Amino acid sequence: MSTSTKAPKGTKASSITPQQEDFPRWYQDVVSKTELAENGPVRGTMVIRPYGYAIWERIQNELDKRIKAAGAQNAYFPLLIPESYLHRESEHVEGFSPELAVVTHGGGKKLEEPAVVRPTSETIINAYFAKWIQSYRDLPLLINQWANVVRWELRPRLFLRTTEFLWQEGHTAHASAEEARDYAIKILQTVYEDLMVDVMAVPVTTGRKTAKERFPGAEESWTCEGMMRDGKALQMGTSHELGQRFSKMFGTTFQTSDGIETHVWQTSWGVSTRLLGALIMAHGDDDGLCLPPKLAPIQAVIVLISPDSDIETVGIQLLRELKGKGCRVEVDSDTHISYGRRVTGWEIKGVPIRIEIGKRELGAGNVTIALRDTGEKQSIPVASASAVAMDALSSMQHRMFEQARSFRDEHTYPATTLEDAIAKAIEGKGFATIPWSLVRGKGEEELAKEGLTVRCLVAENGSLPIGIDDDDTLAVIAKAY
RNA sequence: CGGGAAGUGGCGUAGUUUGGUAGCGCGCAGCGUUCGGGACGCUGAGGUCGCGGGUUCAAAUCCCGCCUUCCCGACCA
Repeated sequence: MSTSTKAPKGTKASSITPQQEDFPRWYQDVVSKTELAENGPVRGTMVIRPYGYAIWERIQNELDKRIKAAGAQNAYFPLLIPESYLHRESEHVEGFSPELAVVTHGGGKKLEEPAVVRPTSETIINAYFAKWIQSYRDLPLLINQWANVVRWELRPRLFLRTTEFLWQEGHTAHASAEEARDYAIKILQTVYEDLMVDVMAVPVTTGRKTAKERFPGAEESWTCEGMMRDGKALQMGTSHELGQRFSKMFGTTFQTSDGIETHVWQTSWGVSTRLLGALIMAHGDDDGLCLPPKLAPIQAVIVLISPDSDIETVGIQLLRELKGKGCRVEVDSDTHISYGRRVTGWEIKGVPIRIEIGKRELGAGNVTIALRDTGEKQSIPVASASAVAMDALSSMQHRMFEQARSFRDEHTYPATTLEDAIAKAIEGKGFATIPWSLVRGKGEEELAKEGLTVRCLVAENGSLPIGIDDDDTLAVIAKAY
């Protein structure tokens, strides 16, 4: 019997700073003590450790399924982009210039044209879309790539803002503006929002970015914003309508069925390893990480309390049963480490369910099942343990979402004036909502003075605001990561 | 990039003011006793004191430069 993942050693839960005391410190403590990631040697870079990467792989799988269901295909474009490509779209280059890493030398010689390490791939992908697209019959062209990108960050934070990060970036070309918009929104809702709600158990506020907060080079940006447990907003995913800006600069054209040469309408969309930060901050507590069952690399751990052949036998039996039911489960047979240390280790790591097998209880045919999110423990018969555990996983997934949703709702405050919104967002530590008409114009500058931003615009009924300045449009205001 | 704090075995730290052979706790390795919430005993391994220069008979300690990390700010999809 062996375990590929062990409870972290050399850690003490008591050394996790409580959230109330210092939330940023709590975050760092959790990231390091759960062995998710650590800093790389170059400022802002990140080493993603196996446990963190396992979660990312699960996110990737879930996303990839949804992206393909939305019709896009995976491809791969180069890391290095000719510097001149970036300059073709003025807002795009303005937006990204400050954070570019530029390669000036190669093979020991100075390069004739410097190459930038991609901060995003709109430009290089358009260079190829322009070659591939001839006719309306080639459209829509729906491409996704899984890649790393580099944006030189002044103030890096593991997962939340790192100089190099992993993501997927989708790039599409369409025959009309309407089709492009529909597709950008389809991705936002059926891929991103669905992943966040259904898999990550994080409620998100889905809406439109203001002009100030838009992606450089986009005509519209759409976003999913989550609320972290300190009340701050985290932009978890964005989807952009690029209009014809890039296609005009790169000559990406097609002939309509009428034989008219037209520039394509485009979208781009992405989510990144930042989602791990969201997961940590939306669900974590003072005992460490708390993973939703659908994403947990280990959904259940069977803890053998002491070295004993009866205990081992039952452990193996439960392992087989749970595996047979599709559970990602492991046995912790490290009985040379004390019980308390192991249990605390699994709690820090956020493993949803712990099944403990001990001599005393086993005498009565029982084992203990413990739930990470509520801390609840229950003694149950061995015979029903695997069924109870499977039920518990599914109810925990829902409970975690509901818990996060009530937290968000309790920290969301309708406001009637800009001053009111500023006061409520700051004092209540959360989101303030206010009619957009009261912010529009100079309001965003006023908010910036207080460290607040308009996270997104939503329609009063919670749907997406399609019209630019509809009367029923609400601004969601908060501090953000 | 501005303002503040800090870099000493894997982690946390003492020593720096007053230069003189680098210490402690945790962790790690081995053996044994334990085993239902971070247990204990014995033995042991592990450090160019962030990097580079300078002063000195002698530098973790004093001087100069640089790098990195953390907090606040600015910046940021």
